Amino acid sequence: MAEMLRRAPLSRDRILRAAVALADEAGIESLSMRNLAQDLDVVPMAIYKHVANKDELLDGMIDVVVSEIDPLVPDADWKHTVRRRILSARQVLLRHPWAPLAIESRNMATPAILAYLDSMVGAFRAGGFSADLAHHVMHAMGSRILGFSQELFDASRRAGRSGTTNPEPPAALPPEVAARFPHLAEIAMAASHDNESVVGQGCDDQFEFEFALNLLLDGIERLHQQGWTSSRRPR
Amino acid sequence: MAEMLRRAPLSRDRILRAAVALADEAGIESLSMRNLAQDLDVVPMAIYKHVANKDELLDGMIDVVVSEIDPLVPDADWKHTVRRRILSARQVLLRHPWAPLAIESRNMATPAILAYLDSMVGAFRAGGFSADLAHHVMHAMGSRILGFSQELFDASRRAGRSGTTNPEPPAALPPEVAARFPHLAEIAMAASHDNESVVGQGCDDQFEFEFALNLLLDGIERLHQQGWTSSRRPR
DNA sequence: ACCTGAACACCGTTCAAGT
DNA sequence: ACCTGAACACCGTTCAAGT
Repeated sequence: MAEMLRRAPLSRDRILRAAVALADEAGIESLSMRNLAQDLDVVPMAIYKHVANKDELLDGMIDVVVSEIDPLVPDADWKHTVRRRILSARQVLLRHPWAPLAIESRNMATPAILAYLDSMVGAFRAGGFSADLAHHVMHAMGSRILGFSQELFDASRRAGRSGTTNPEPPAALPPEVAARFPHLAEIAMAASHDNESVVGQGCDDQFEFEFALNLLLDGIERLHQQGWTSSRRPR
Repeated sequence: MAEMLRRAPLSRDRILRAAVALADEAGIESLSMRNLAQDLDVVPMAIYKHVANKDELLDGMIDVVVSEIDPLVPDADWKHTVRRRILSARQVLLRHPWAPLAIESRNMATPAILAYLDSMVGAFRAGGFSADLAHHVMHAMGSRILGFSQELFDASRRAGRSGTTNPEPPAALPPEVAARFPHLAEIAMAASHDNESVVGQGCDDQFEFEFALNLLLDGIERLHQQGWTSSRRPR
């Protein structure tokens, strides 16, 4: 009768989904082959039947995350198309805070990421961009094209934070650092003063992300309209 | 007589410099407390007299790297000041390819980084930026303000690569991926066609970095000139 | 042929025994 | 009081012994 309690048979897909869930809930530092096996009610070595090693497991997890990004919906306006996709990617990353670091540390072009990038280049080309400009624009967007926030100190990268705003009330700047770094203290104040009631509630991450994204896309649009070309490069 | 061969006494500074050298030469994945101790001709536990644990060691290494960035030289032109400093930071990171990932994974504001950021905010303020605009501009620059390249797949992040251009001749895109991702293949071509002689030599990383940096700084200058303010934020 | 437990070669860090 | 070897609690992965 013990057989009746047996779990679904192990598969690469079931392993990847369990690994993503484990990283989401407990943090990427808790993702070990042994912990994952325990979550799957399986002996550690059983996992190696389906993934060659931990690096391949991470690549698979990255592909799972990328596959959650909304497909690109073609539109007459390239800016709208690109913007919408990137905001969707950002929403996915908020659900998987470990993903940016995992992607950067793996430093490998998985098929899913290549397909994502390819479709983004396609959106620029469909918008009338030259291959030359599209090339440099893709470099300039960098990891932001996958929805990365690129903040130096990202509270949401720590243990699974879900909201889009930082809830800690005073934590923005401890008084002793505010004294040593007056410019930082000043702009920290500037962040909170226009929000009525709550003081020092921190930044609206969504606003900062869209501010940066608009800055980039507006600049890109200007280059496109000016017919920018890379010929006659410096050096 | 064996005493005559004794190394200089251990100190936090000597440990940090040895750790940076080890990470530079062998990669961050080779930096273990045990390997580091061996490089220092010391028993592993001796290190713990000077740093509390490995995380504190990493923080110290990050501060060493940040301290190598040229000091900010004030100038009438904020754009020139900021641009020059960031290009200097990038040169430092080229010498320490492990640093960006280490900084992102630590996710901690060390005093050296705070001082760096504070001085950058100061440059914007001296250029006439409001605290409000300076705040959002710092967020928009993100890790780029420390010279991060933010490339999704950065060859220089792998084992200590020193040059500023990728030397591998054909490696840009293997033919089987070029077939599946035509847009990527196209822009890869666009990168190499205007360089005479060598085909598919890859991108000029310095050019791509400056292209992105100019895009950002030009956009920021435009907002500044227009007297941008965050009042009446969306939502 | 397949599965799996033990074992190997590492980690970071604690701790107690030695001086 | 200080130093340090052994030990502990982990890793990812190999491998041989079991079925």
